[in-house]
Amino acid sequence: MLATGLFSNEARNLGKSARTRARLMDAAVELFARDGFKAASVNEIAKLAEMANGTFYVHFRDKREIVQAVTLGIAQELARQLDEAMVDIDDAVERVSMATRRFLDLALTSPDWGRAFFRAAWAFRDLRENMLSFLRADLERGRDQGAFTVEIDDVLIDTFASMIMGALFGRLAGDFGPEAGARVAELQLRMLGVPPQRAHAVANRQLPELRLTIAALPKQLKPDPVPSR
Amino acid sequence: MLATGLFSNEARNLGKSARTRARLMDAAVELFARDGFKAASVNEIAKLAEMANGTFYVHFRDKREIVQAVTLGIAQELARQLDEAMVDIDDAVERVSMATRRFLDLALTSPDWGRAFFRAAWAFRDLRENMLSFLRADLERGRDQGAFTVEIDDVLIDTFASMIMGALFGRLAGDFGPEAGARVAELQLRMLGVPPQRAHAVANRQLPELRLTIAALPKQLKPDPVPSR
DNA sequence: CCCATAAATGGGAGGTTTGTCAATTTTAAA
DNA sequence: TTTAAAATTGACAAACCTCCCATTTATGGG
Repeated sequence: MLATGLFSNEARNLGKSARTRARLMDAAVELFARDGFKAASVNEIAKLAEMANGTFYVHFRDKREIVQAVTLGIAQELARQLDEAMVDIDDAVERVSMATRRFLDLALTSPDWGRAFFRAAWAFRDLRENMLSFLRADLERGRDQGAFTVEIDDVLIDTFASMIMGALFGRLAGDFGPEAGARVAELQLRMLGVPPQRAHAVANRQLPELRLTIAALPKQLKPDPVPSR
Repeated sequence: MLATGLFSNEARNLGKSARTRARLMDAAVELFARDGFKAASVNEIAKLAEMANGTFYVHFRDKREIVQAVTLGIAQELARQLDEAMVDIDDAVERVSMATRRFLDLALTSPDWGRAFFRAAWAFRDLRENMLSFLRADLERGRDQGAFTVEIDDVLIDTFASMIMGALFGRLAGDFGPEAGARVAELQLRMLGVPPQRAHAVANRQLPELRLTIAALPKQLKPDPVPSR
C-alpha cells in the first residue's frame, strides 16, 4: 500500500473510512491531472487506489462528487498555505510579488496537484472567483498605497491571474526553471506601474524559506500495521 | 443538411469526400470546444454531423487523426488571417497591440473555434510553439526599434501569450465585453515598457474594419452558451 | 473476547465507445 | 444509359463505463 499522496497524509490519523476516502482522492488527483475531469473514469481511480470499484461508491455518490471534493481540497490547501506565508507582509508590492512566486513554488512541490489545479481553474467558475478575490484585495491595497498606477478592474485581475497560470503551465511542462516565478512577478509589477528598477529588485529578492505545514509533508510515513490483501 | 461550419464552407467546391470530411471536422470542433479532446466521442461526432458512425472511419483512421486535422486547421486559419490583417504595419508597438486585439476579435467570430483553440493551445506543444514564433518576431522587432525596454526571453513570450489566452477565455465565458481586447493590449504594452500614455493611445485606437476572406464567412446565430466543462 | 456495525468486495445489469465489415446507394466517366 | 469505383450505411463484437447490491471482512466499544 502506497498512501503517499497529500490527502492520505492529511488523513493518516483519522478513521479508516477517511483514510480510504483520501486514497481515492489522491488517485483522482493523479488522473485528473493527466486526463482531465471528464475523461478520468471511476474504474481507473479505484484501480489506481488499489481497491475494488464498488468501494468508490461507498465514499462518493458519483464522479461529480469526488471532482468537487478534490478541487475544493486543492484550492483550500493552496489558499491556506499562501495566506500563511504572507500573513505579516504589509507592502502590496511585496505581497503581489510574493503571491505569484509562492504560488508557483507551492504548486511545483506537488506537480499532480498543480496540474489538477490548472484544469480546475479553467473549468470551475466559483473556484476561480474565490481565488481572484484574494488577488483583488492585494491589488486594491497597492492602489491605495499609491504603488500601482494602473486602474484596477476585472480585466486587470483576470489578466494578472492568467500570467500566473501561464507560468504554472510552463513550469509543469518543464519549459521553465525555478527562476520563472521571479521573472513573471517582475513583469506583473511593471504592468501595474511599479518603476522597472523597483520591480526587478522586489521580484528577485530572495524569499525566506517556506515553513511547511501539516499536509505538505512528503513521503516516508509509517506503513499500515496490517498487511494489505 | 447544415454544412454551416467553417471547414465545410472552405470545402464547398471540392469533391464529395472532402466535403464529408469537412462536415466531420466541423462537428468535431463543436464537441472539442464543449468537452475537450479526450472526452468527445467518435459516435457523437458522427451523429452531430448527421452520418453513420462507420463513415467516420472512412475519412479518419481514429480519433487522434481528426484531432490533429482540426487543430492544425484552426491554427493555420487563424495565423493566415492575422498575418493578412497586419501585412503592412511596420511599427512593432502597433503590431503587438493589433495582434492581440485582432486575435480576440477573430476567435470570437466563431466561438466554437475559439474554444477549441483554447484547449488545443494548452494540449499541443508544437501548435503552441508555432504560434509563439510569430509573437517572438514582433517582440524582437520592438526591441530593435527601441520601443520595448524589457528583455525578451521565453518567459516573456509565454507570459504575453498567456495574457491573450486569459482574455480569450474571459470573452468566451461572457465575463468580458469587446473592450477587453484593447484593455489587455494596453496592459501588455505597459509590461513591455511602452510609456503608459502611448500604451493607452495605441491600444485604444480604432482598428480598420477587418476584411473577411474565404473561409471566414457567415453568421453565428447560436446564442452565447456557457464556457467549458 | 464478543459481536453489532462499518467498510470493502467483486460480480453483474445495463449503457456507451471503438473500430470492422458486408450490403447498399451514390457518383461520375464512358 | 451503363457500370465500376467511391461513398455510405447500420449492425455488431469486444471493450469499457457507471452504478448497484448481496455478501464477506475488519474494527472497536463493552
